[in-house]
Amino acid sequence: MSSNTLGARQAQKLRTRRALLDAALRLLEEQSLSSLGLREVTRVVGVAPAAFYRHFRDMGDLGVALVEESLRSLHGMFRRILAGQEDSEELIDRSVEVVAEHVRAHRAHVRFLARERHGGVRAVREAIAAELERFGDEVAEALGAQEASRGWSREDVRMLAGLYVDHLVMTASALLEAAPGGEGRIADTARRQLRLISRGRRHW
Amino acid sequence: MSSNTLGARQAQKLRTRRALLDAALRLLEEQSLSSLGLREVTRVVGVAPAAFYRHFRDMGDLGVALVEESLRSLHGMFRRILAGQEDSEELIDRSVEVVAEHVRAHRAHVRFLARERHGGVRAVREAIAAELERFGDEVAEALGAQEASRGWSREDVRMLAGLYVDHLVMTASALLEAAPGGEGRIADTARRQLRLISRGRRHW
DNA sequence: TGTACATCAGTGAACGCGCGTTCACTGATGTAC
DNA sequence: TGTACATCAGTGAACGCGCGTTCACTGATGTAC
Repeated sequence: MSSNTLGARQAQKLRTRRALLDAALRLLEEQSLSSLGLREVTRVVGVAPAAFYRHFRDMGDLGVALVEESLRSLHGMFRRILAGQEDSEELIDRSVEVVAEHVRAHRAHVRFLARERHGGVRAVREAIAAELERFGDEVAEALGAQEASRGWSREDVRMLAGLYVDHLVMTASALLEAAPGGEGRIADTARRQLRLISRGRRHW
Repeated sequence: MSSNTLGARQAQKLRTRRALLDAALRLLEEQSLSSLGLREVTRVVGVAPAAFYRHFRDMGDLGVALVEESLRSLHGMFRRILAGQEDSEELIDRSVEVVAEHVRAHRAHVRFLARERHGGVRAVREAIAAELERFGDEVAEALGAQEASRGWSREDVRMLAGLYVDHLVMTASALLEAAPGGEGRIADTARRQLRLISRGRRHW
């Protein structure tokens, strides 16, 4: 076996692990992490309950894995937004579009984060809060480098970054709960709110 | 027994009911509604599990009662904010102060709403979302009546109201998770963010 | 005021059930020669 | 290529436990006269 080709056994193990994570994400669309059962997850996958222990120490361990992959995908969303070089107006349109795409592509991740951000598992809440703070720092750095931030204090730049991050997270969770076809109206409102914030920034 | 003096029996029944609700609120500080057990609640109160059924049909029924009283107290917070006649700057300071007081006085209610707003019980999520929308409408009405809204479309006023409501709710939940003594910094950031939004409003 | 009966909040025992976890196992995959 | 042994992902049965719910009950409170 070469070092980067998995043996049939290891490949199968990874497939089962993924199936457990996917089953959990699916079940978490309608319930929260602290009420999700081990047998419930293995039942959906179609393996014996005991098989679970070949992959995770307990449900908390599976929760940690879900937090990590959800935050990784959310981090990707923020990097995609910050990568843009456009001016303010275009940046807003693109941000909202990236958020909408992210919700479409990673619906279960977004729902998981929205739910567990204030959910019943302290360690999970703290991991999500810490990561959102890091995103805020990254956004603040990007904003600070812009011409429009000349003369702004560090704290004010960070305050503005926090406003943007909170707003994008809120938009994502509003899009989640949108009635089918209602995404357009929510995106439109989000764009106008971001534009209003931009005006406030220009006239600070 | 006069019509508004309760008999000893009815008074005792109400006291037990309140104890059940308070025990649930206390337990919900560290877990979510969907994982809260009936026996857990009665154990804290110190009554037999079967006594629960003299007050609620099941845990979902108790959940509904908690949603109602939490939203009632949050509604009070919004009315207190809107009651002010001050100009913009003072209104912002007072809003943040009212939110901070509300979190101090009704910590368990605020935590319950923050957690269950995106929690695992659909009916609860929908009740909270509907009520927040109503608050948005009330705020929009108040904003629409102000001089500063002359020339604004209905949708733009509603968009701004949504931004305020979302921001106040977010501030409340940030205050909840604040480290002891960290409330001041959070309130300060919230005030600056609201001020920035106000500038955007003035230059719309 | 006193008595006889009705009400009903809370009790305590019992139930069936699904849970998380353990264990010795099986048989396909991997490794050494 | 073929053979003998090792590994280990997944099995299936078993366990003790706490859960939600039911039921006949008790005894303090309320009502009628």
